[in-house]
Amino acid sequence: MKEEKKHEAGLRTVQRAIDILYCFTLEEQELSLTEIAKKISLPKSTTTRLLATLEQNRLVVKDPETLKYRLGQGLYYLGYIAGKSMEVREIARPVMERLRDETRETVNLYVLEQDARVCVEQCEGLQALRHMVRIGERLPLWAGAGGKVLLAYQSPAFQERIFAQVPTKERLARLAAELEVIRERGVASSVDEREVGSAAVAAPIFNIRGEVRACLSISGPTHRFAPDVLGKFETTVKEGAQAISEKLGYRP
Amino acid sequence: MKEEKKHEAGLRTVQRAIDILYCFTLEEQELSLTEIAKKISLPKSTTTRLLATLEQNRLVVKDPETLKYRLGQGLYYLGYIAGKSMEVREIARPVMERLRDETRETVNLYVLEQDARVCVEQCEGLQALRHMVRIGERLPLWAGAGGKVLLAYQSPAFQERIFAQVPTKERLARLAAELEVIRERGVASSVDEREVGSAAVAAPIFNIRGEVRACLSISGPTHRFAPDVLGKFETTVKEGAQAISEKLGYRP
DNA sequence: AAATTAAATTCCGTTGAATGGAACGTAAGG
DNA sequence: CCTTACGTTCCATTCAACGGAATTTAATTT
Repeated sequence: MKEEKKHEAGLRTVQRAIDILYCFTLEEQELSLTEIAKKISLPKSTTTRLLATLEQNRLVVKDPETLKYRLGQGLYYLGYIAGKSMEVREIARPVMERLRDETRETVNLYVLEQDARVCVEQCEGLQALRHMVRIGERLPLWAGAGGKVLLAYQSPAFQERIFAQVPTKERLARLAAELEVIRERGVASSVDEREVGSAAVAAPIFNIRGEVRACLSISGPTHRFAPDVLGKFETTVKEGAQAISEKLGYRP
Repeated sequence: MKEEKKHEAGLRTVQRAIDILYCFTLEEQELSLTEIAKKISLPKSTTTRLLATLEQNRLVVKDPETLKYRLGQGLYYLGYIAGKSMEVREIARPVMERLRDETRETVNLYVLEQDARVCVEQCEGLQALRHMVRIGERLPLWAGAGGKVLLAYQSPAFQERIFAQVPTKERLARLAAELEVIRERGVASSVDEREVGSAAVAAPIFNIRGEVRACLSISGPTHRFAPDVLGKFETTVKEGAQAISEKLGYRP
């Protein structure tokens, strides 16, 4: 009658080994055998064997003096790789290539950096006439589709700081009004805005904590962004950015 | 007759799970089931089960689209803790307390930061008259026991840069000559050097790659550092620093 | 110095957890 | 359409993992 089943426990031994790893926290970085055995409610003999295996693989280290255990360099190494493969760029690249092939236009990935956005990844368009930004280039947040989406999802205080950079009163008024709409629709677009002759659409990328620190954009020459095409592109970037957000661990 | 035994293989299932984690590298951050199964030479059914367990614990993530696996956020989290508990400060603290109780003098931990040393941890001496540096304080590398040990183990190019900071020619000559001796003995000492009335001894802490990025020092008023005591303290810091180095993973 | 306590390690007979081959489902490509 | 490749599910078999008990080691008290 007892439903001891822990939701969905996997392979028992592996599960136990993982439970041990999760015993360690920032507050308790060092644990003795007995402490660990108690935490995972297992006999010390079993725990010793599990720990020995983890130690052989450098996932934990045993201090030969105190006999206490800490998480080991192996985890540090794996964590580093995990961090890398969780980076937006890594995740975004395949999606960006797909969008580029679909739209034949240039696809850019921007990340927020202080009071500007920086292009960190790019898939060049397939047509001779391309819209191009250099990787590493810094652009303002108060103009262009990419800048506007990033801005739209920041705190009011942050937005105020950026508003101070806007050159004319008219632009500022237009921008402020637009941000609301962008948040509602989840996309921004710009035609002949930052540069005459260029158009773009952009959508926000949410990280696991629901913050917007990056965005995806599709851009090209204005004449290829007629209203109907622009509408289609808007849907496309939005879907692309959503796909990336989900892969980053964001659950709406 | 076959000695299939892999050196010392631990619990089979756990070992296999760990082998999976180590399949991922910076070059290959994404792997399919078949790729993983091939790498660890196991049937796909077994591999699936292992991966499922790892996934439930967020040590890997499966991309629902491509069905490929990456290392997960759980490893990122654990790696962060592992990193923290590998930090010199964490490791050093208990050793420092022991030395303080043994010597009754103030024990400091300095780390190299650019062209100076910074005090990052301290155990105050037990006597009314103490030698005190504030945590976070930046001190030069060309004076004081701590500065000199740190300097002694850096590259010649680095040392030259520091030499330029030394105010008088005589001090420079003395310093340059001393570094050699410090490296040989593995300890530095200073009496009325950086501050009149204060004395100190210091020894290098080696990280896992054999580099010296930190040092341990014992310091107090000169009158309590008579030659015989100083000699004893030198042995004490040296042993303390060695203990820390070993816990950091340094093997001489 | 002996006695007591607590923690870590080793041993070994028992059992069910993990295994892997085969069958099944699904998607891509010729 | 058939073929190929990949991922998933099933189930009877077996040996790997288990845990209670015995042993060793270290620290603490009497």
